Amino acid sequence: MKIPAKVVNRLTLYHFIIDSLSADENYVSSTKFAKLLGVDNSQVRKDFKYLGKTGKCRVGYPAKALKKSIEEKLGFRATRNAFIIGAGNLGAALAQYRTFDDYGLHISALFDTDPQKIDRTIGGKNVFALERLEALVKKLHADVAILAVPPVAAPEMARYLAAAGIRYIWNFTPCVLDVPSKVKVWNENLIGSFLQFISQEKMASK
Amino acid sequence: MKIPAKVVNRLTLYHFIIDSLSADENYVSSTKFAKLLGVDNSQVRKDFKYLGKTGKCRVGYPAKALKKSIEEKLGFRATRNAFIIGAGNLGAALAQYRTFDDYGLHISALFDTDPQKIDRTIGGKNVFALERLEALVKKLHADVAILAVPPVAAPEMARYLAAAGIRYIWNFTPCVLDVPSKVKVWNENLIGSFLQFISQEKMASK
DNA sequence: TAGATTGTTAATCGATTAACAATC
DNA sequence: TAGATTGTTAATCGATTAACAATC
Repeated sequence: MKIPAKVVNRLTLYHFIIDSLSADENYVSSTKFAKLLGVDNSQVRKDFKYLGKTGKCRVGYPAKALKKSIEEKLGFRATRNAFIIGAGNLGAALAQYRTFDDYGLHISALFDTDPQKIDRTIGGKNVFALERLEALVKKLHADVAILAVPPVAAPEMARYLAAAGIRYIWNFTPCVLDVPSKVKVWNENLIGSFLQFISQEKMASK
Repeated sequence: MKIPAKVVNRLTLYHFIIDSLSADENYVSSTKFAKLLGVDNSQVRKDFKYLGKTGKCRVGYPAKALKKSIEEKLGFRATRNAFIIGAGNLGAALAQYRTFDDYGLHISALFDTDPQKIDRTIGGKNVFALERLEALVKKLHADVAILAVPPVAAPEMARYLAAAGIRYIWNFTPCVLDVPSKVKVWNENLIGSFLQFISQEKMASK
């Protein structure tokens, strides 16, 4: 059963919640999850149905089993290798975002065009010259690019990534990319996200 | 007429597109916008209806007027002041994300608890001791906090922010925050975003 | 037992897509 | 004119919320 994208997002939030429970909280009710997330409690129960896990009346859902089940369904095990394109402030920050590895996203390396940055390391990861991208896509089995270059460089870089065999571009630039349809783009769009946030009233997640 | 949150997000993307047009492209069709965003062209026209702007048959929408209209509707003019909480890698990167100012989000200062970081500047912005937050919320009229602290510090920090008078928390930590209902939280949830991305097939935005 | 909580169905709500007459 | 594009309504789709019997 295919899990809808929005449910995938909420499943990670449930996982965060379980992670932050104290050791003696063995069971959690759908109402507790719902309050923390600002959603209806029946939605929580529906989400858990995708996991195939059942709860106990009067008690709730077993925290540890639920956590493990989320990890299996979302495939944290099957780590994906990604490259960060642009070793500036944002690229460096994302390279050092420790939690990615816990959730199945491994940053294999960074790429830049600035000779000052090339051949250094950031957070223990190599920064390579952009020209080496295509070869390393194949060698390291990375098909995800995290795009963190200045806006002015984004359009050309997107074309370059597509030509180099990248299949997924996680786009952190304030630009809309024009790429062949075989390449999937996810616009993180921080600005749109922020305006969405302040334009509405309720607590929310994407 | 209230603009739905998802439309707000798309309006910023249209704005990005118009920004990247060459100088001689005076009119843009809904089909062009639609292709770049991976949405239906009638959706684009519907979105523009919120702006009150009309297009021309056989020609499209006037780029410059559309751009200006988006800026007015989304209130780029009415700049909001925000504080970044946590002057680590991510906080520093967001403090230097130049485009925020163009879209009405002004980062006024950063806050940290690390004496090594306090009283320095990052991207021309002061880093203050956390204790000074409450006073500066009032003085600088900032009610938005961008939370970029390590996960372990997030729950306590969220309570602290709420007590200091922060009304909006833009949460970049992999944690679900438990705050009074008067405080609005937007979970940027990078991990959920990424898993959503690779779990679905089509090009997308949040 | 009484009451809290689940599991599930039905109802509602909102967003997207399809269709097409009107326009230039 | 013919054809591309808008503006708009109707249809579809998906996500959320409400409701409630079943359970322990």
